[in-house]
Amino acid sequence: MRSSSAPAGSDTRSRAATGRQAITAERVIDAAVRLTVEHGLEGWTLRRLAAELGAYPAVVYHHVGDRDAVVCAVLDRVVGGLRVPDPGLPWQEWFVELLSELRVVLRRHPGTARWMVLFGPSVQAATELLDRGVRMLLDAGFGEESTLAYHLLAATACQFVTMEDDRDGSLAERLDNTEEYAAYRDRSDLPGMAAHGRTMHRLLTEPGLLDAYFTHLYDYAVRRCLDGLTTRLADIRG
Amino acid sequence: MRSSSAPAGSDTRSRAATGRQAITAERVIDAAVRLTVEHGLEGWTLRRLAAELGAYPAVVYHHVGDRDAVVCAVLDRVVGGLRVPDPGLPWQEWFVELLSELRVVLRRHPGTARWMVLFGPSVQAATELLDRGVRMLLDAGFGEESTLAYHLLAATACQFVTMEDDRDGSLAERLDNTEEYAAYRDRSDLPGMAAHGRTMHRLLTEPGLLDAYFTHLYDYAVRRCLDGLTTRLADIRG
DNA sequence: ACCTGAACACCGTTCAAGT
DNA sequence: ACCTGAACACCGTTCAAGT
Repeated sequence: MRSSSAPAGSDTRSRAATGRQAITAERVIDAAVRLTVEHGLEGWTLRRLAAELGAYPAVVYHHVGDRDAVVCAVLDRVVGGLRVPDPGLPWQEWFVELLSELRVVLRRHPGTARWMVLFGPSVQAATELLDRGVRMLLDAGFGEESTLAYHLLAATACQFVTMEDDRDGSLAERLDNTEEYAAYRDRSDLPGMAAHGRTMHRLLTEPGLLDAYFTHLYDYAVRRCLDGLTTRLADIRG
Repeated sequence: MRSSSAPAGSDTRSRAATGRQAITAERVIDAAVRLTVEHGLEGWTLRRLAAELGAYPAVVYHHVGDRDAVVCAVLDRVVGGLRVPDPGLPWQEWFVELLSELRVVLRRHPGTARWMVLFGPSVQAATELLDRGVRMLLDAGFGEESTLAYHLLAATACQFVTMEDDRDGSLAERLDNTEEYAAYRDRSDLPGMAAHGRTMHRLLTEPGLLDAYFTHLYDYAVRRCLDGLTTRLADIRG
């Protein structure tokens, strides 16, 4: 019987001699993206990724590097899948379009949004997007503040997607406070908490409503952000 | 020589017989808060927490529960340290005051902001805060939208603090792209990227400027959010 | 150069046994 | 009830050895 640490289909002969595909960096990243789509970025381990390739963990190190290096490569793939909206659009519409597509792409790869907040600007594939976005704001009249405004919009979008990812993940499953919210609904001594209780109770009991709520919250956040920047632009222009 | 798995100062006799303090849930949480202030929520393990108490990991389970239970107890302590701003303030000022104090408290306990985004409303100590906040918005005229608006403000604040925590943590240290940004500064074919490169290069080379930038970004995010909600309020009323 | 196979130093969690 | 001490099933990472 084989040792349990041996990868599935392993063989003492070389990969070529046994008809197994040679492992390349690209194939490692392919598998990592596949696992991310299926289980999220925190839902697979380096050992699992290696097993997916029918190889040992050290093989991943040899071709790509440590776990962070694999994650960065996945980010690059994800961002690479984004299209740049039509530069002819007004700046607000341009961002609405970009950020609603960003949400779809990031949500399809759970866990990537969290990394994007910090590493987004360093991802090679994001260069064109960043350039176009900052340029939209420069042209709109934000001047020196353009990079700050861009950072605000991009960070807000990624952060709200991260919240959704976390909610689906293991973080949230341990907590069902439907009963708790129900108890607050009639507390006339805590009118704010009562309103919150009514809203949350409905969201948690009517099926499918919670997903719709998070979509709504995302759009609401993006819109308020753009409205706030519009107010700011009027102040800058004097 | 003692087994390396035995906690420091361990003794086969009972804790009382050896003059060691009995372990209580409160003392476990005290230690967890202390470790969080010092190393962040992700900077300590259950084994380390147990060692801090001179006990075995199973002791933490016995008095508090698993790691998530300890974390929730820490959150409760952190939120409990917040004061509610003067209800006589205009709603915008009320939130500016609340959220700037929130940032200070969360930043003093790195890693807690990430949990607050999802679990904040369930933390017992946050009930009064939530009630007062939603009530401010109800009184301002947000009506049915008050809980949504509150959620937007609280989530935005916690998320930007999370970004700062992540930047200080191990996530960001592996990436110094000062040189990369420098290279983009003169790319007249990528004017947006050039502007971004100039801003980032300055932030990364002039000492202390980066901290100031994140403080500025946080205030900018809170202000834009409030401005956006003010615009929205005019729409609701109009 | 590429891969094997095992080791190292960790985790969170569980549990029978002692007092 | 409270604590001990060890075990279980994992991690990411490293490395000498093979081909």
